[in-house]
Formats: sequence, structure tokens, C-alpha cells
Amino acid sequence: MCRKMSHIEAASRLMEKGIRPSPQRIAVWEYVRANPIHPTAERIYTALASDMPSLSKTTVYNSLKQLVAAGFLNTVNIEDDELRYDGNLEEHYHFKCLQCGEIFDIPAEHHIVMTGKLQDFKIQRIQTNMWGICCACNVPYGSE
Amino acid sequence: MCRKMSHIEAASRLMEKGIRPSPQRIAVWEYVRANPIHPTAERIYTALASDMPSLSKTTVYNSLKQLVAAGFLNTVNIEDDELRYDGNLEEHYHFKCLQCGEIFDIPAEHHIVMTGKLQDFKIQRIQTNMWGICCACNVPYGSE
DNA sequence: GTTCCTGCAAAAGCTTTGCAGAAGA
DNA sequence: TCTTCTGCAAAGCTTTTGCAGGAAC
Repeated sequence: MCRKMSHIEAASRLMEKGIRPSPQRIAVWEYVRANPIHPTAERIYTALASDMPSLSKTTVYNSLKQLVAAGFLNTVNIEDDELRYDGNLEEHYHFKCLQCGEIFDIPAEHHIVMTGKLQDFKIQRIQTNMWGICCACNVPYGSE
Repeated sequence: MCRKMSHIEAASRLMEKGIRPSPQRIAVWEYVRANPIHPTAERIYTALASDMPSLSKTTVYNSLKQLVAAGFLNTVNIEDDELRYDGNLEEHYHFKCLQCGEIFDIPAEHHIVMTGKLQDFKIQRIQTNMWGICCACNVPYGSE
């Protein structure tokens, strides 16, 4: 899914965008990349705070905002009440199981056909979210 | 887009779902249906409060939640920091222009191909959001 | 030395909850 | 009468802002 990236490479990619590669920013980015669970800011903060006791939530929010603006992370708007983050930049869908709550990455296998109204639109980003029952929860009665 | 609906029809459709057709709930539903601008709860409240001075935001939130649960409205998760509502239940995409900020409804012209991982998933809802520059803002220099 | 960054505290904004009174069945 | 609903006030949460100290260049 996400190619592994060294601290040094992460730092240089941040610098290319004019972002100072602070340990906090690198930690946030690497956490989101290494944990494809579409974490919230809160979750990222909690996970990193044990190794970085001085880390503040403000810094997590600041870092996320910059990483999204720089195109290194995407936001995932699949929940009505919280924002999630995704380090997987390849085109893919999100599927949220309404039973177990897990959010799955689904490889994209179609493209929007740009006809009619869309012909004069310049599309820069597409996000497709799906809700339903995942294969693990969608087990017919009696078959397990 | 949305077929016109009388108060009486709205009331009976609410009752079918066991929801008491209070004037507030009908007003919220009709406002969202009649104003395909994907309004936020705040906007709905402000718009209705002039005609219904006693209306409270709590009631708007309660009504929206029930109308979404009953399948009469959908949430639109195209903004990172606010939830919007949509009374158009036909399959369509949303396109947000990053320049003028407007959100357009785009008729759906494709279907997700359910292959691979998705074969055992039960999809109940799909939402596709796009961001970019709309046709009005996407005017080449010198042509206007 | 100047700019940028972090982190604390406080503020802001959106949404939910508790509850009392009103409306409807 | 009993249940449901409304609306006020307060609380809860997430996110942003102000600012002082510190780090990087």
C-alpha cells in the first residue's frame, strides 16, 4: 500500500515543500503512513504522546493541516462527526462497515466518465465513500 | 431534481415511519428539499427562524437526525469542518469548486464495479465527492 | 538576529444532553 | 393519562487562536 520511507527521505520531501522537518511533523506523517486505520487527530496524538511526552495536540493539528496542504496526506470524510486522515495517496475507495465499524481501503477499479455537465469542470480530487456490511460481518446465518 | 411534495404528503410519509409530523420537522425537511444548496444545520435554522421565531437549534438537529435515519435526507461529507444535508435522494455526485466554493450536483453516470475485495461486501450507500474548479471559474484568460 | 515552530491555556464553534413544560394520541 | 416533542440552558468535544519560550537557520 504505502511504500516504506526513511526518516531522511521524509525530511527531504518536507524540505522540498518548504516545511521544516521537525521530529513532531515527521512522527505524525509516519504514524499515519504506517497505520492505515484512517486515524483521527485524537488517535494520532494519543499514539505518539507515549513516545513524545511533550507533544501537544496543537502540534498534531498543525502538522496534519500542513501535511494535507502539501499533498502528503488526505482527509477522509466518511464519518459525520469526525475527520480522519489517510497516508495512502493511491486512488482508492473507502468502505465503512456499519456493523463492526471498520474502514476498509478498496482499490479503485473505475473512472468517472466526464460527460455532460462535468466536461468543463477541472477535477482535482475525487473521494468515494461506501457504507454497508463488510465480508466478515456479512456471514449468512448458520454458516459459521 | 426533487419532486414537489405537499405538506400532507410529507406528513403521511413521516407517519409511515412512525415519526410525528410536527410543523418543525416538516419545515426542516421541506427547506432542505426546496433549497438544493446542501445547507448546514446552522443555515437551516437561520432560514427557518424568521418564520418560526420559537424554533430552536436543538429541534433542527433532532429533526435532521431523524430525517437522515428515516432515509428522507442524506448527509454530505464534502467539507472537513461542517456537515451538510441533501434532500436529493437520486444517485449523484457532489462537486465542490475550490474557487467559488459552490457545491454542484452531478448526475451519476457510472456504477462501481463490484469485483475482488468488494464481492462479499454488501454496499448500502455510496457517496462520491469531487473537488476542483467549476465551469464558471474555469475560464481561460482573455476569453471573458 | 530573525524566522519558524512548539506547546500551554483559553477561546470558539458545533453538536448533544438534561430537563421542564407543552402538544398530541 | 401517557407518550412524544419542543426549546432553553448547560455541557461536551473537536479544533483554532494567542502568546511566550525555544529551536533552527
